[in-house]
Amino acid sequence: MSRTTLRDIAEKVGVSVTAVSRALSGYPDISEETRNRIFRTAEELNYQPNIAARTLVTQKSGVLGLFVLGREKGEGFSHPFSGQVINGFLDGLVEEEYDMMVFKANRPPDSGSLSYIDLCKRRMVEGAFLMGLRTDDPWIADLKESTIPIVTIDMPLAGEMTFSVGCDNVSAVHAAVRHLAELGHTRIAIVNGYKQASVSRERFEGFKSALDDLGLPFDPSLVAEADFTVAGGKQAFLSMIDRVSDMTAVFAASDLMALGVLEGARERGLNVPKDLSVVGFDNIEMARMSSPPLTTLDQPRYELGQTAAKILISACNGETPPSRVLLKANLIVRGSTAEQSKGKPAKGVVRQAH
Amino acid sequence: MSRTTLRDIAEKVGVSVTAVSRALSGYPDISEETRNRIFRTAEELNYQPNIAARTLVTQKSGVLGLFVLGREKGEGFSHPFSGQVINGFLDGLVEEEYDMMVFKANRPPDSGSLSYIDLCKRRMVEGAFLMGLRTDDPWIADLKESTIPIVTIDMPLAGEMTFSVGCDNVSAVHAAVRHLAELGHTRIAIVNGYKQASVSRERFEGFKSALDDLGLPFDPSLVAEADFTVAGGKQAFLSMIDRVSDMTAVFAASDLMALGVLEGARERGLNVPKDLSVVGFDNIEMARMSSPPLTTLDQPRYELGQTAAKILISACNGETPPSRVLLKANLIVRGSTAEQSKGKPAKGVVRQAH
DNA sequence: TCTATTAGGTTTAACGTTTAAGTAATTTCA
DNA sequence: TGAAATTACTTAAACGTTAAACCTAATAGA
Repeated sequence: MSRTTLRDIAEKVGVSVTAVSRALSGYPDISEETRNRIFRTAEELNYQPNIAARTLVTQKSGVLGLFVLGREKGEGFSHPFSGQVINGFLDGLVEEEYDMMVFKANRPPDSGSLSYIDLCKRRMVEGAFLMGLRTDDPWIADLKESTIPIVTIDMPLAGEMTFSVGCDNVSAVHAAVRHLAELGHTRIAIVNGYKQASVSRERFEGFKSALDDLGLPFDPSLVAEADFTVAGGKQAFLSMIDRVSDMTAVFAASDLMALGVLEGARERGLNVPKDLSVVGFDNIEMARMSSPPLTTLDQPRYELGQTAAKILISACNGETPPSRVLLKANLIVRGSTAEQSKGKPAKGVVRQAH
Repeated sequence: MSRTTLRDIAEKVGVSVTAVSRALSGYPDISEETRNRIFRTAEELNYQPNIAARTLVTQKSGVLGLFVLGREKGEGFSHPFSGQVINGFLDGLVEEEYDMMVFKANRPPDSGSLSYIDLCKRRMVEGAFLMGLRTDDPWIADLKESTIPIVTIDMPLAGEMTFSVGCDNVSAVHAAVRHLAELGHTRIAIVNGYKQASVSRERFEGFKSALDDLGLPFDPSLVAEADFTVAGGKQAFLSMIDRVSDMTAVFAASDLMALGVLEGARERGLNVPKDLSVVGFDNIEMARMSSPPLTTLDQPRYELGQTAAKILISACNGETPPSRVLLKANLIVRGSTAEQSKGKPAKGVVRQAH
């Protein structure tokens, strides 16, 4: 009734356990004939190796860990960004001898709960994949000293065994701002994400350098900060538009925040894109379906995940992959951006709405 | 340099390995004093048990498997439904001694690739969680004869060790149709999902029985079928509205399809909800943000996942949980449904659009 | 013909844990 | 006071693999 083991096969074929092990592992020192008999009975008894036993002796588990960060219960996997990245990561594991284990991140560091490193140790996890933007996670500091490779999305950790993949945020935002400038906009605002995310710094840098390159002045009152969510984006936009009403375009550092800007604009009676152009970042599914559909920067999420898998596996195998890989985010122009209407200052429109 | 083991602790404290094991496991036959010394040195050496070794001897891995079905690469984790369910499932594992391993489903059943059962066997997976609607997955048939418990979302399998959680689709759709009827609609169409999904059968049953109960006639030409996607929903709606133009309301069996209906309606010049009321199913994030925001049936995704975890764990522990659990899906009324405008037949509007 | 090599295995040990079966010293209680 | 029970351990075995070391018979090379 219990599972078949190497021993069962060995007894049935009439050889030693080692012979069976070596035959199944493809070592050449087993004769053609015995090998065949071994394979046949293995098939017959539907043998599946016990990976726990193998792990114990080889000290390699074939397990990669996935940690999904985020502060709220709901945030982790349900973020519109995560799914495709994970799909890509998993597909990057196909053909490889690795499986993926998901760990509950976000657990408070109270007594009793384990650090990410400790969780990995127990299961002999060979490498970890970290998603989520919070650089202030209490367990993250440890990771820099990890002895197993760790790859993150959008969160460079500067450790010996840490790697990161992400998009070239600077040049992506640069393209977005250039797009707006080419449409005639000069008063361009930014709704950025929170500072704890390294992408926020990069996107801001892209924003400023683009203004510089395009010869546009930088106005600090056109900078707002939010938490990457719809509600946050809306709030940030509203308090900004109420202070300075002559802006004609907004770059939001995430599509969710851009959708919030859209909501806010509607509330203030501003027509997008006639009165206000809006550009997002991410190209989540929703971006296609908003009205107007969102002009945004497409993050190649699937490829990000796939690249992460490749890097992690290569690092697990003792190779030394690049510590940072940047993919290109492409501008997708949709309906939320348009030429700035020359004669009519947006100011007037806003007043009208009040 | 290598990891600390029970042996290291035993040597340092001066007792046997067994004593250390029993002390750490909380057995009462170790004296208070030795126990304390053991705990202290365990802490000191930062001991983490080797779960592979434990698994080998106890024959319990503490691993639950997650299989995400779907036909396309992109479908699995990125479906707007999956994220919250997985979050709920993971949170259902907190406080339990289980971890979750994700397996690549969707692999072709060619020679060389393993069945779900075999994948579980190798890793000594104790129970599996299956998501995704395809009852025609080539490996699913095997699952009915599984000896480890399997819990599915929305896919009853009728096996000895299979369990399923889902929503009470029949009564949910019933509520949706009643809502439309109360708004004065009598020509109500349904855009259902594909037949391979058991939810499609149930939702259709709810649809028909509601018409019955409300004294409305059932018209087969008001029934269309699609693949749960936006594009599919739009296509199905368009070909239906072009055949029979006097419908005033549509129930779509998923929000994605409902969004497709919205697109289709816009294309035909129909105003939602003035000319056409639309109800979806799922309450995905996008549903709040479409214009108009979608009236829909809220599936408690997080709770579905949590319930699945509870059932699976209880089955793993030898208990006998109910083989089917149905949660309630609540109607969320938003802007996509309205009173049917009496005098003006929708027909006229459609003509006008052409 | 004798030694060295090779082919095709076998034996033994090890991985780190748990559990069953002892055992020696102390305590209980009749 | 002496047998029985209890306390606080230890020893030995097992889980299912892999890997290193060893063995034997046949073959090759000189």
